[in-house]
Amino acid sequence: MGTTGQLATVPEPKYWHLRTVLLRAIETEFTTGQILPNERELSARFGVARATLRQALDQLELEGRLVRRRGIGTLIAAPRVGVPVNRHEEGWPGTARSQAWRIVDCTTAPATPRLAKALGVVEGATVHTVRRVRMVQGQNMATESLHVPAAVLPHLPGFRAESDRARSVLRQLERLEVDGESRSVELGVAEAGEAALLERPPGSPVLVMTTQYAAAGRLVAIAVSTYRADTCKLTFGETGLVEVTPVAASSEVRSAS
Amino acid sequence: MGTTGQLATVPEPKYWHLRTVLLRAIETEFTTGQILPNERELSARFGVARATLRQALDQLELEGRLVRRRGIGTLIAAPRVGVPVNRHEEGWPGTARSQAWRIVDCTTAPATPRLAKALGVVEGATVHTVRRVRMVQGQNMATESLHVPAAVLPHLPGFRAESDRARSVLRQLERLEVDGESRSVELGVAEAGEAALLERPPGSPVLVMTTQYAAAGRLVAIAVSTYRADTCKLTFGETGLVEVTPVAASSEVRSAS
DNA sequence: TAGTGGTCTAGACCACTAA
DNA sequence: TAGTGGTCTAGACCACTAC
Repeated sequence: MGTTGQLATVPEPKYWHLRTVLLRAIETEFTTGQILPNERELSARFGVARATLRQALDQLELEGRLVRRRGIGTLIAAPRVGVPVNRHEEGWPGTARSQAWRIVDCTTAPATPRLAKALGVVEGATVHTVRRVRMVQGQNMATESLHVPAAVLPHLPGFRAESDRARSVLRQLERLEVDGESRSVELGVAEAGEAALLERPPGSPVLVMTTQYAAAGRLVAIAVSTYRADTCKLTFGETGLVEVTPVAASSEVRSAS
Repeated sequence: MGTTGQLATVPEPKYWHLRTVLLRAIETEFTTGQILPNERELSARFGVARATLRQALDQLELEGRLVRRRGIGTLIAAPRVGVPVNRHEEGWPGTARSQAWRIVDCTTAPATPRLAKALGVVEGATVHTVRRVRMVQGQNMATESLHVPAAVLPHLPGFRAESDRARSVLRQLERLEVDGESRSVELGVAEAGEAALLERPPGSPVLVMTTQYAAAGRLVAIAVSTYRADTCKLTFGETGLVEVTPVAASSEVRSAS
């Protein structure tokens, strides 16, 4: 029983074959920023319905190879941007606060049951939530909701302008000497609010990173970040050791064997 | 200028509204493993074309909330499995080799240009490639291609059975005392070979993790792992500090604010 | 105004599963 | 065999962009 069956007798779907053909064309005949022929022409050229062609384009867009702009056309996408993910890049430790993050708003409200459970506090406990947007190369790449139980920041100054309170929360958090973080990454889709901040339509694929921050062995904050999956590649440079040579796009390496 | 415009005058697409309605239903009226009404009935019930309903189901499947099985029906998916990602879990260091990985095959061939560049070796240099599959909870969750330049393993025994050579490559690599790794994660789709190993159709979304392993400040191996995005949540437990309380599914926390 | 991608329809047939 | 999701078609209209 061969594992795969390379010469499968089952014909592959048209849209998958189309994707392969288009991918080869993208890699050999086009360069970043170029515009593909429009969908109606492409579907005619390949002798398929427009919906079938779009299925192939959907795949390539999910892979970050194409960008489609309404009213404009379908463009060859630039390679994904490697976005460093660590406390330094997130403007956390005593270091100078990163310029990459822009504060959107800051709310203080009782924790919903789910949030309370995630933070390990009682239901209804007051929680500060700071929303930020991360810009990379002039583009909104990620949004983040940072949740901090009020009990963790006992010395937070009183009422201020929202942006001041947000900055205060971040500053106080740094003083706790966060000494550990635990992250998880999964696939999600952008909800309305996130989609607007990321300048993408609702339903766009995102990489959802959940980070637990600990200080003195105690969970002090949770950040939920959503990164644009079309243009982002999350990089976890734990120690910054390996800098020998940049790694090619993973899909290229994958097909290289 | 309100950031979002909650009461947008622009009507949201039917499929997006449908997704929201179905998501609420999934969370309140159904439990894991239950079967939804079939697509033809659902589309009739909501008064839309089947294609439109399927667009909504596509979204929910991408979010890992639904699993669709041909000939069976559409099922409520189990919550995503948190898959630990670190050298211990990958069976790397001197510790007992993980039982989670099963060796598929092992090839020794000259490096393609892309692979050579990624590994920092000259084009055509001999490279060992070990393919493995990671099982979690009785399911194939990931495939991995581990590339090691032959020059890194000078004392590799001669010809053997393929599986023996694979094990030998892994063992020799461990002896190098790998002291650093650098990872990146991005969204991809399963190609034919990966799809077969993951028991998913081609084009299924995957999380592609590229890991550079360093020993003595030198890049000694690159691993390209593809994890099923529908059922996996990658967890990076750097130090295993935070164990206060499990974090709820990120989408739940996200909507909790 | 012309051209683009985005949405939606109403059907058809196929591949797979289970009884 | 009946029922399911997967694929594909040929069209329609809409929202957006640029000229």
